[in-house]
Amino acid sequence: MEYDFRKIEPQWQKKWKDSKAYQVSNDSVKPKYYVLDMFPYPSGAGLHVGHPLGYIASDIYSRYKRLKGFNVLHPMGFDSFGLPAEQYALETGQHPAETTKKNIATFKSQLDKIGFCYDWDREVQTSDPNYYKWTQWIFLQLFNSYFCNTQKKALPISLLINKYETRGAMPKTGEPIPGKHFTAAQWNAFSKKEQEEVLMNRRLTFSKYGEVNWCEALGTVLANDEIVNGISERGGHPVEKKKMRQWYLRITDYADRLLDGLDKVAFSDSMKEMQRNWIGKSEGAEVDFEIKSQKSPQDPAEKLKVYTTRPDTIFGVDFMVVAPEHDLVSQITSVEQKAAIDEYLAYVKSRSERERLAEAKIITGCFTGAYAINSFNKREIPIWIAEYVLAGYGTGAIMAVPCGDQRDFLFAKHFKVPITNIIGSHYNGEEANPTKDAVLENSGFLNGLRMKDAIGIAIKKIEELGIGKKKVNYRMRDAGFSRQRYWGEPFPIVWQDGIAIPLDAEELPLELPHVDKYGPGPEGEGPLANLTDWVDLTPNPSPRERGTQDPAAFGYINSTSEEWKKTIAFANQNRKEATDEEDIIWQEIRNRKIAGFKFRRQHPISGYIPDFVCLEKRLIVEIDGEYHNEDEQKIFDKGRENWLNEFGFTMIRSTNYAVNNNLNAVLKDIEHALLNKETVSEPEGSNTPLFWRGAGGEVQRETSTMPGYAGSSWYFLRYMDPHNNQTFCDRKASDYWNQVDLYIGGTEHAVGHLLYSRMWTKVLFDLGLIGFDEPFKKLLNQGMITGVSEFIYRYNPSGNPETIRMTSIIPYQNIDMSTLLETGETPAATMAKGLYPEIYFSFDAIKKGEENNFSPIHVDIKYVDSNKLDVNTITQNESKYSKACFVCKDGFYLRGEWYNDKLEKISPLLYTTTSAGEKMSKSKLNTQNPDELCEKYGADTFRMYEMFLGPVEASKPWDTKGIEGVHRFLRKLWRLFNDDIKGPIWTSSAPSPLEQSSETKIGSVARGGEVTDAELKILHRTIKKIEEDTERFSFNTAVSTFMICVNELADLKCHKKEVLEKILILLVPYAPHIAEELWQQLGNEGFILDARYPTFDPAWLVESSKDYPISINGKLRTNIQLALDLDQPQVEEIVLQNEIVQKWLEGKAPKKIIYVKNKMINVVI
RNA sequence: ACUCGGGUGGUGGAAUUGGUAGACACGCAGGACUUAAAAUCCUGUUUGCAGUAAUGCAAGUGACGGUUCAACUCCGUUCCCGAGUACCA
Repeated sequence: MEYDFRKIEPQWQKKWKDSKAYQVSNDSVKPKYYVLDMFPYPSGAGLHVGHPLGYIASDIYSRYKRLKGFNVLHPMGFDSFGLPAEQYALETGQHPAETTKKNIATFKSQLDKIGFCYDWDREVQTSDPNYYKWTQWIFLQLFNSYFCNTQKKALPISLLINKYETRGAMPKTGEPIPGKHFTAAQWNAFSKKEQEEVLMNRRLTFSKYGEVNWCEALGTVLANDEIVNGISERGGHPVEKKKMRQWYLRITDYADRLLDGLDKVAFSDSMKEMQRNWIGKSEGAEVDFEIKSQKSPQDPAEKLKVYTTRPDTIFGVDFMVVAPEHDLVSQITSVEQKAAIDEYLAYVKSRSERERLAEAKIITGCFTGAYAINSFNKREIPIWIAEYVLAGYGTGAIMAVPCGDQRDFLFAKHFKVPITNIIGSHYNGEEANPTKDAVLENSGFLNGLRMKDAIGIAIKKIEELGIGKKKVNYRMRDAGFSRQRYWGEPFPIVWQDGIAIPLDAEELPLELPHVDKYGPGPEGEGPLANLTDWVDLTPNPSPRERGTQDPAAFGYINSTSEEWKKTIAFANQNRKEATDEEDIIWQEIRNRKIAGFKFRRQHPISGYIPDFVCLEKRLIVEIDGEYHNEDEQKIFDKGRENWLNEFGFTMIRSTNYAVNNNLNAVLKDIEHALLNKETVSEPEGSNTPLFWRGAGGEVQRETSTMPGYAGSSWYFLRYMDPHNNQTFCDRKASDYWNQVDLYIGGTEHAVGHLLYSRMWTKVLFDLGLIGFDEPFKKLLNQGMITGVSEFIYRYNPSGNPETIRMTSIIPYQNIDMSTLLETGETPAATMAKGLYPEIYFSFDAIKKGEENNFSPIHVDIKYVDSNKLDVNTITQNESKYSKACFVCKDGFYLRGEWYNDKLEKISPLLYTTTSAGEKMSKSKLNTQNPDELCEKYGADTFRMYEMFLGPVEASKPWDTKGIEGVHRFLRKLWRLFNDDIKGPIWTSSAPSPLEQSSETKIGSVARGGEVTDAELKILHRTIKKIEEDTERFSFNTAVSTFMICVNELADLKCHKKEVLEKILILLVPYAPHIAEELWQQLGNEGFILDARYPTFDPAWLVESSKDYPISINGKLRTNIQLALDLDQPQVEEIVLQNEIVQKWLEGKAPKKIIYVKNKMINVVI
């Protein structure tokens, strides 16, 4: 019988599914074990071969733990909010909800084919309202909490309010600082808004202004990922910094606890180190320097506050460096330097933070013309601005000590600032020396002190002089928590008069409304800002309540008029008092629920505020109360309707009675009316008097959405209790499952996701909602599977347009380029003609030295064959390239590889060329799909092959070359059970077992007979090794152990059930399908999934002797078989008698003989 | 630039605590079986030198240096590659 995995695998997958073999209960007598994968973002490219690496590892471990008798929770879900779906929507118009749904279906079917043991009943999707309801809910818990600095934990903000109301916020010692401290009386006298501003400074999620990457041309905020070489990847437009109101997560309050918590978890040292460095706790001092007045000596001095970890070097300060964004810059810049500073500021604005730090070789800066005064020696110190100082860290200003800090040193050398040496011979004038061991010189009262000791003394002095204080600083910043995007959780927040008001828990989930356009809002806000009726919650009054009965009053009104303000004021009141019936209708027609048409609620049309209006159909729906039956009102209604008809509006009137008694009929009427009217394009612009867009109401929703990490910060809790609609996770469930015992995922999440989820866990713990404050007990980092990326090189018109010409290049495009391009013309000129929005150069058409005029852009690997881009196909298939010009050389568009003189590959562009490989990811367009391999070799082969590739933790390039070997192994295993094979193995020395034995075939499986010692030795050695390897996640060596075992058993022609059955159980975690099938063939009942893991008998592993390697002077010369119970003198005697040893001794006596029992023997001559 | 990883045959990798470098596979070469193919099996395969051969000697874990009886493993310097660097997830 053949190993027919195509038949076996689906069959067992179905049996597992039908019998719910992987369903996990929250109630079991077995000990619990929680194995978790970092859930995937369901990208449009589907599962790639990098995903399963970790998933297979966790699946192996879960199955292993199950065989060992644990109740194992091993769930899977989807991190389904995120930018790529939105980008795709922008390009294709497909709604993210739809593409996401489709992608998840693809992912699930791909995962199922690999045979994972997930309990799909526990699946979570972050974009599911039933899930993000609780993300929003947790956000509100954060919003309504603050970090108590005495108890070092989160507490409800109501406690803080209570404290302010009764005791105020006064300093323990010293004078209160206005704006920071206040008494209870002062607090109570604050306006609501002032109070809220104070509270906002303590809330764990809070709002303030922050910088974003702004692309004017696209009118939108960009992720760093969307920026290449300082310009937007999409379109190549300039990007600059812009301040916008943002939400933040106050993770800095948890910095110390996040550091301390690392001692309690089993993460790799490198992972802990990365987190520690990210948090970047440092101790130092904040020091104020007076700024020398440029007006008169009497002028009250401004102060420049710097943060330094080395206050001991304060006498070595030769200049100050202030971040270009620093508030003081404009104030202190001298008249003479203003022009230079402005120019420098413009330059900095175009630079990304990463570029500013990365390109430290390029030293830039600008003198402000101002001087600070060193209080210790009254020296005047020039103040510079430079991009290497970031506004976000410390105080955004540093004191530069060039003899002790290399960056300061280079800066001083570059700008020829004289350097003061305070460390004597430790400074050589060639480079800075950051030592703490030098004895200080030229340092006033610190002279003669070792720097280490001087730090504390300097701080003390600084504090005595009142010019600064000791300060703990963190490199970590509060995490930005809002995105100007659509596809994320909406904030459960409304703004009223600049105050953020949280929704009530009962109002959750605040569902993400449907949009048609994914472009940014008018001010660069997220797409939600365009949904004026969703955003604007300002209540509208009805005409009647407004008090006017005169239809003639409804003419055009001006947007800035008092009349308009009055309309809004009435609207405010009206919406608050919406009738129940209006609410019923609204629930039925909102979010385009009727035939996809958009209704607005009480949207002003000039001075008239209808109950509901669909602008594109000019259809108004009024739900009338009793008073519409009055004669006077009837006349008024009629007059108004006539007026509206003039503007093309139709009106449907219904009644409260109809809504309550025959809602469907009312809705049918509305639908009918909608479908029978022509669409009118909606007037644009805010000064159209008749229709009112963005009504400018006073109560507005937050239009940003939460970032990707919001949903992933707590998903591990939801798996424990996924269907609960009373709470995010029942305390009983979280107490049972407790921490994740094993968490598997990539190092790329080392500082983002892992820190955020650790913080959320701590907050939930502080608030008593869960019983543990670290989410992940053990973390295993899976290595990246790298793919080979391909690039095309886009000409950047903001580069130097004069140097590059189209000469000697044969242009290539799907249209006849030769007629359109003139040789000798610059690409800029070609673009200026408007023929092509973008020009891409073949790599060999780019001259050396001109690389900076090009940006490498990832291109899908499917369009690149060996090193040539298929220009025809890409321009046909990808709309974004349909109009692009591909400049080729000699008729081909080539990818690039440049070599230096030594023929080593060099990367002239910012990114590597193509050969090195990068993390496999959708955004890099370099993914490889597992389906084909599963189809060709089966899931078991695929699983074992991915494990066989190398250690789970190592990153490795993807390559399918070795898969044959793994597949061969499984077939060989199969043949141990099924002997109907022909071939020389059975015929050469021994007859085939079939001929040899007259026993009946049990499904042609496993005959009896005495189990030999050799077979038992193999079996027990294998059990031991597989168990050890699985325990330490060394799955690649486990696979090779299986191979060795099967090879050896095949050599012994062992077909004995007693041996093979145990091997099968060992194999379950690795190759569950074949194990299940052979288990059944052996005549066993039930799944092998729940078999008992075999134990090994050490008796079979004991050896009595060893073939010792004998080294002479550390070099291996021979081997000697020795009994293990010999002592050193006995061993020495035997060794010295050995012929080869004697040859090397050449008659001399050995100096020393080293004998390491069971290891080796080394003879030193 | 900074933080954290990594670098071993033609390839993926093994060597678990400083103790026989190259397990197990892929590939390649040769062979067996076969009309042939597939499948299967056997032999060889780090490099250089010597030898018909068995084998022996030398070199060898990115490079250079150090510690040690002994270093892929520890230390120092350096080169290269990957991940992350705060709006990709």
